[in-house]
Amino acid sequence: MPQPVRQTGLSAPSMKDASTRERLIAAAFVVVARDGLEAASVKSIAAEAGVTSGLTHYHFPNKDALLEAALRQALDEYLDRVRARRAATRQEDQIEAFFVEARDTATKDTDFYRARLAFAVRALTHPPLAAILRELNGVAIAETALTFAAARGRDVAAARDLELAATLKGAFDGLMLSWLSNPAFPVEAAGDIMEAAARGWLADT
Amino acid sequence: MPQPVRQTGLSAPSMKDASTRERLIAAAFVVVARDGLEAASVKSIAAEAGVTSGLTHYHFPNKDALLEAALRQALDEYLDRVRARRAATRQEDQIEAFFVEARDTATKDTDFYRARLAFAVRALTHPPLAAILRELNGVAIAETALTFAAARGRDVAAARDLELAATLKGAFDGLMLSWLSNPAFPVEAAGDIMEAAARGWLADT
Amino acid sequence: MPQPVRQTGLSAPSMKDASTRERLIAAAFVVVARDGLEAASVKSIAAEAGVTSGLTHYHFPNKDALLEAALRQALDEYLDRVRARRAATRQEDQIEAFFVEARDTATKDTDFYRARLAFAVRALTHPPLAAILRELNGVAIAETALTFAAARGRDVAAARDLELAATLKGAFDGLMLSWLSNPAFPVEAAGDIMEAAARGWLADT
Amino acid sequence: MPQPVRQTGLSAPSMKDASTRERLIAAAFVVVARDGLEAASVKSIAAEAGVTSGLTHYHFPNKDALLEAALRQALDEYLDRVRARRAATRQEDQIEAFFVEARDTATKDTDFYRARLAFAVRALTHPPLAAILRELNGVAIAETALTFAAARGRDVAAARDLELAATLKGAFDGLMLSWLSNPAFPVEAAGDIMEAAARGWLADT
DNA sequence: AATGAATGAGTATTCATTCAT
DNA sequence: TATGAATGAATACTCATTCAT
Repeated sequence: MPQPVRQTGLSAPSMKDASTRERLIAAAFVVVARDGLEAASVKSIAAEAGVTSGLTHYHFPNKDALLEAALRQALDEYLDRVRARRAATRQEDQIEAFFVEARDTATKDTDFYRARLAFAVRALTHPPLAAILRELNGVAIAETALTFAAARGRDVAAARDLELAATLKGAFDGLMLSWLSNPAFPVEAAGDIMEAAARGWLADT
Repeated sequence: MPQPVRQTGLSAPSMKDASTRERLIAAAFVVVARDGLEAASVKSIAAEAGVTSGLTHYHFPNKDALLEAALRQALDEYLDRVRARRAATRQEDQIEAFFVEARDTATKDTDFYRARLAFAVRALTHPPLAAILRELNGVAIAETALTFAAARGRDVAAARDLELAATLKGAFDGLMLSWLSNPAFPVEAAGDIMEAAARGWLADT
Repeated sequence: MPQPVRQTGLSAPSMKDASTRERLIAAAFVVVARDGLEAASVKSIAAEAGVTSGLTHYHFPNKDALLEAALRQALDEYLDRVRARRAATRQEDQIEAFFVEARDTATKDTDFYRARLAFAVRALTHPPLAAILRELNGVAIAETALTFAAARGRDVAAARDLELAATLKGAFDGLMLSWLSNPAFPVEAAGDIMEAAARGWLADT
Repeated sequence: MPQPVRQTGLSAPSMKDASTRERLIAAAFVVVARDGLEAASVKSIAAEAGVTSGLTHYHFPNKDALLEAALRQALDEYLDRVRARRAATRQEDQIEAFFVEARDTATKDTDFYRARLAFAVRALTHPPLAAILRELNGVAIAETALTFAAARGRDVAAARDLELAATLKGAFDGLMLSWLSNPAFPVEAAGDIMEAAARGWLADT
């Protein structure tokens, strides 16, 4: 797969046998995360996937459908991780585990945030993307809220839990944006501040 | 200024006598805030300013220079507001005033956030914009940190103050992004959570 | 057969067992008649025939060959009808029968005209199609000329008969074009005018 | 104007100073007449006009608008000729003059027919073109009908006159299609047949 | 025979930029 | 200063054709 410029992990062996459709979705995500949505042309995505651009339109009706598929898949995978973490954690450790994972994701999966931020900002002027984000973010927030409910000894989420989950998700996005823009951003302190805020809010029942 | 569709504050009388250069800068901001950076073509900005697109290149060497000027100006104006507020507030009311203004800006100046988010995300893949943002955000954070220092009875900002200022600025961006994307977002609770976090962090010295 | 939108007589039971080659030919005719030659892509024809587009190139060397086959078949079938009608009609009723059939075909087989007009116009810039049309139209005109010869009590066609046959065929095409374009076109009167013209020309020997 | 392949009369001196918009319209007509609508790409039209294809979209919102302008202009010019001829002819010579002009146009302005036929057939599946044709053909037929009314000593057109005008226009299109497709077509006889038909219809009042 | 995947050339359109006036 | 015309490269998308299975 002799690719021109700046390619990443898609030609790695593990991707070799993935279906073309899946490789296109993965390539779209990679290009958006690495170069931004404005650089995510059909041509550049196809090049990243190692196929010709015409093929993109064989697998997807149009570019938007491809990008939406990429967004959906990224959010789905994120949701799976959130669920898996919660299921694997004892009730009394939920908050602890949540923040450990948050810090972990923030530092290890920056691509996820880069792509999500790009999509989220475009969604401000692109209703179809907004609908997808609203839907999947809603599910993710509801899921996270269960974490906080568990921390308070409940197994259904109250308004208070949902508010905290939504706030943390929103705030994390902004903090990631600041940090990705500026490596000097005090991530550690930001994490501490947010964690204290969460604990305070939960204690304050 | 939540504008409906395709409208302009720029052909309003007060703008009529602004220099063309200034009108182009203002138009660029309006278009970016309203329609997003991907819709901010030279043609659409010039149309918003009520001039022909060719003229843009008389006043600015290229499109990027125009957009950078628009970003600079928006951030400068924001910084002025922050400074003015702080100067007009007694020391013991600084925190109170800060959050009042934050909530106020969030609800009344959504255009500022829409445009800033668009620029911030593009900056992730566009170094010149990133440099501008880093520079001006740095100043704004330093300024805000003085607010927190004042609240702790100091008149120079400590690391603690800067960390809080940076964190709040970052978090606010993310919360605005969530709210702008989804009107059902719990802004009130988010504001309370952040305010409590700030007070806790400052108290915890 | 004025069909609504996107429908097919091809997946009807009677067609199910036709050979694929024949179904492709019939589908090509249907698509050309219904949507025009510019919409007759290999993909749309194959879809109409209920097969995949790749298969088209197994049965035909290329798209042009398929369209030519469709044109040939439509003209052949038309010629058969003309012959059958003439054979079934007594000598003194030939003219009467000719016009009855003409009006009948015009109103009942508009698809035939829609497709033929499309092919005829394309033939103006596409020599292979022009050759097919010239050949088969020549035969049809010669056949029709025999009708007029019969009406004059001869059994070989004279120049006069051929001229009338050619003129009527040409004029009918144009009248159909006008009528298909504009339902308000005075078909009745046009039929009367042409019939009178034919009778006059034949009488005027 | 160094043009590549197959160019015709547009680079002639008389066109040199025509506005670009007019040259594009003329070029569109030329390409449609010469190569057919399917060959009338924006690129080929622009090349015929001696400009780059991007410029086409400066002068016309899209390709259809250019083609429609070309059709409108050709029909307008034709209508002007019809009117001028009628105005310049004494009442008792109207029919004579009509057929003289018809034969003349047929032999000298074949481009007009080639283009009109192409547009008319496309109009069968393209409603916007159909609307234009219906409108302008209606006017031309009404105008021609006045010729026949005059020949009958009236100065308003009766249904009879309109029917004849519509029929002749339709029939002429078809005869031209036959002749353009096949140089062996008996134009002379066809003209005689149609002329006799017209005179018969008018006499038969 | 038939499918589904893949290619590469072609299409209309947009856009930043240049330039003569 | 300002306009309108013009360019050329880029974009998303279509399509006839090929080919392995």
